Amino acid sequence: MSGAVPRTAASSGGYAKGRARREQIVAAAAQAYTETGYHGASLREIAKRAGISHAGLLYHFPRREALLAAVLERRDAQDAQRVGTPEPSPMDMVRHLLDLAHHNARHPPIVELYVRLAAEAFAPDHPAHDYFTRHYAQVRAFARTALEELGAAGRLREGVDPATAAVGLVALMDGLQVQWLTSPGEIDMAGTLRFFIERLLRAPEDSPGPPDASGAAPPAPPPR
Amino acid sequence: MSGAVPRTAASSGGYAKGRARREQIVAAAAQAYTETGYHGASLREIAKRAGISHAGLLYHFPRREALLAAVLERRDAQDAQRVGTPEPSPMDMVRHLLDLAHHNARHPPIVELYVRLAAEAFAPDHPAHDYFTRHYAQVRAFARTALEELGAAGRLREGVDPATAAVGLVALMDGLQVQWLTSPGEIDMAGTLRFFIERLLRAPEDSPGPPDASGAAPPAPPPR
DNA sequence: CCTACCGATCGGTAGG
DNA sequence: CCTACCGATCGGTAGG
Repeated sequence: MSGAVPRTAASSGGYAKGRARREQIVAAAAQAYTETGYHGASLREIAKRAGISHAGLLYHFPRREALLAAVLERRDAQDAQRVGTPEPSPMDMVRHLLDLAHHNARHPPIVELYVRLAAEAFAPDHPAHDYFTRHYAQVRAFARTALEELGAAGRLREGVDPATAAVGLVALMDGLQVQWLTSPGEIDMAGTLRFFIERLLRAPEDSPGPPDASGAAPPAPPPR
Repeated sequence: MSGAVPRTAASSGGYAKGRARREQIVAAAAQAYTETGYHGASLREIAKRAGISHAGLLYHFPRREALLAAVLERRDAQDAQRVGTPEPSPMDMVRHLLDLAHHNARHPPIVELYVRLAAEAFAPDHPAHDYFTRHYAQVRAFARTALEELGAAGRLREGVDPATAAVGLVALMDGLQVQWLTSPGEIDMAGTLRFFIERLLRAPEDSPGPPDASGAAPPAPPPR
């Protein structure tokens, strides 16, 4: 939660300026974390990118960890902006996942930040540990629910367990990102994801063709 | 004569001692990288764990990067030790993968080191970048060849492309490791992997049951 | 392999 | 928001 009384950006005096400055700093931090990780990025380096002294940065974010928290909050906010419909139909989940893969493939910095922080944050004392624990639980639950609904609609192949498949789809996405970042030219994230999704789904009963998991539709996917 | 003639470890003068010291240092470095990543681990911290001064460490490994290289070499050597048969049968690959998942689940530090370094090393200027580029290419090629042989034996389900499935299996393994490290109690790495492998395989033609992807056999898997 | 040291950089604070 | 500073720590070198 930010300010108590709502203000428009234009009318607020020093506040809008402060907000803009904070945004500059957080963007610079995200960039730096992407390149050298949370541990590798110094406050001075981040401050320089934001055009401020490192002590000035600490005026806005009193400790190093507060800055990381702000970067993660910003990430969620950006994701929330992309997640369109709050109650997507089950098949939308498939499109969401594929759309997310396409979107990520066009935005390497987002993927780089995510991969780096996720790999640092398994350590229980990492300041982003709780964030990623929650994040994974949420994403798994989202995928599982969608798969359960697909199962209820008779759209899952025989033997597909929604909970297990959900864990696997999330893992697949994460692992594809690492390989893709390491060898960008050789990995087709969306294509590989689509292939595995097709292994899980069966065509609707009244339709003879293969399951429809081909398109990337307008509404946006869940956080990754 | 001192150096030229082969000696047993017990009788050798400075050389065995040097080797033992280097091993101590490399083990300490692997531990430190696991906990704080390559960027986060200082030579002084590593040296302290090895019971030596940091200048003494630099006597054995003249630069920081040389130590990382040694850690990666050691990893490969340990893996090579576990990879038993040099020409496994195609179905062995499946067992190898599952065995690897079981093995990893019993050795978190190995997984932690791997996940951390892989996520750092996508940056082209990271000293482990070339190592992981090669590593992924090797593992993908290994999986792809095995899947192609399974396909030739009629053991793949309809529509399964070996190259795509290979990328996916590697990604699945990597992604499972991250989720498992973050939430150890909630993720069954081997079970999830087995589930997805079953989506790719079909039972042998003369056997009516499900494909056999259940056991973890003695011979060991490829590097992960 | 050590002590002793180098210049650089770190996160954070004092005091405006 | 800045300058100026703190003690700690960094990778690496000199010189034995």
